[in-house]
Amino acid sequence: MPISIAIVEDDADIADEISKLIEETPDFKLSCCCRNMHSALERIPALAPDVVIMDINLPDGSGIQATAQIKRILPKTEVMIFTIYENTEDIYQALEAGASGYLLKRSSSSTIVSSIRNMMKGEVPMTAAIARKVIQSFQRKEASTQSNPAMASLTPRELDILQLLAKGHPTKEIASQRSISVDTVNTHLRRIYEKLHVHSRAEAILKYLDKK
Amino acid sequence: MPISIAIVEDDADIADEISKLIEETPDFKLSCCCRNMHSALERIPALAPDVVIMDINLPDGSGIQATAQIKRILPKTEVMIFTIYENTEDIYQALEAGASGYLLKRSSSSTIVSSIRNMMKGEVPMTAAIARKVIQSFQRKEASTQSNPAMASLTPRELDILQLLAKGHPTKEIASQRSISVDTVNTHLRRIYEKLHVHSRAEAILKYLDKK
DNA sequence: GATTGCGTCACCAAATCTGGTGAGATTTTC
DNA sequence: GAAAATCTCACCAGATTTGGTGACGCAATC
Repeated sequence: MPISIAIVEDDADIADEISKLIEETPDFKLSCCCRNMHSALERIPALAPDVVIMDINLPDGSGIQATAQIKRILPKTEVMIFTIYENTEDIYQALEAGASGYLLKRSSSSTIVSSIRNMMKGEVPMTAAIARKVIQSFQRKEASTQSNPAMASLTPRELDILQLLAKGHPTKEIASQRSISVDTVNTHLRRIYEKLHVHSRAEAILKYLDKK
Repeated sequence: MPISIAIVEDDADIADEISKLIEETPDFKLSCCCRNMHSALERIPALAPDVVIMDINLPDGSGIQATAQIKRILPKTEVMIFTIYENTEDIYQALEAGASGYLLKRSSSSTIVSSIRNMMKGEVPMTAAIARKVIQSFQRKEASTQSNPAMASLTPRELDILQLLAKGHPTKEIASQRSISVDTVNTHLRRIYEKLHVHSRAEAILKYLDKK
């Protein structure tokens, strides 16, 4: 069975180019070609293509919004973002919306074809440069966990324990992960509760997640 | 000022190799060379090197734990994970722990040197293959945040109890707020855990907060 | 009219958590 | 060098949570 592909792209030249590429590839099949978000959301859900090639800058909205909508209705459909700029925030949001690939428009035909095939295999095709950008932004998000006011009174170790707590680990597991005794973990927990003015694990976790 | 670099690596051959590489590079300076996690956590905080090259498989613990500890004490120190395998879960955890790079041991000398320099510039050096893997796991995490399949199976009452749970209330309080017995609340909790595939209050709360 | 799902309650055992006391070893700070 | 902070561990008692079994009434569904 051929891979059915829909295109959402407002630029007629680029849309034609991709259309031709799809028609020329033996096991690819063009499902439909939309010029804006509105018609994409109207036609694609009924067609349920395997793949959607999605432009970000559409005349009547963002391809990221469209991606989120389509993925909600068709979770199995893979969306490949296809754009000119490698804007970090866009990439991040696109992945969050459920996109499975992020290609630049200057990519070669063979890259596009192989990326679609790889995407169907469960990979997340993108250039190394884009991948690095995403990781950087991911990295920064994690790093921002650093500072917060109420948590300031906690010692490094206590914060460490609290973070494990906030992942849902039971005491026993925290102890083994940090190679310390259960008693020690409990001591830390008691002090954490005291400092955060809470009386249970759940409250401590909620307080921690709040201040993030 | 030269870039001071500490090595944490249990394999003597590899440690020597990297040591030599650092000493041969003009603006690099070897800060210290630790053979296990314990000595790393003992010596590195005092030395405050610019960069730590960290092995994951240490005889007395994980380099990821060590990374988290070091980053907590020395937030400005950049940690480069240096390992044989490109295990997705390890990579993910390493980045979460605050690592800024992930290199394979089979990398060339010039790659290692340039990666360290790039890392000092704020980049997150890693091979394209590793980057893709991380994004895939990121993608899967995000994708699961989409809709709430598990939550849908909860009855209205169960969801109600779960929401109170997620505010940090203890069982007793939930019972009195809803004018039902503690036993009933516990029954609901048991069913909630079963449906959400969790085994503790904390996990249930986290799952609930995630899917929001 | 039987089945099924839901909400309620009870009893019970084992595991876990909360909270208290005390205390040795280190490191940091003054 | 003394004092304070941190991390570690132990022991203990009571509260809470987890998980299992069983059961009753009610409503909706079939």
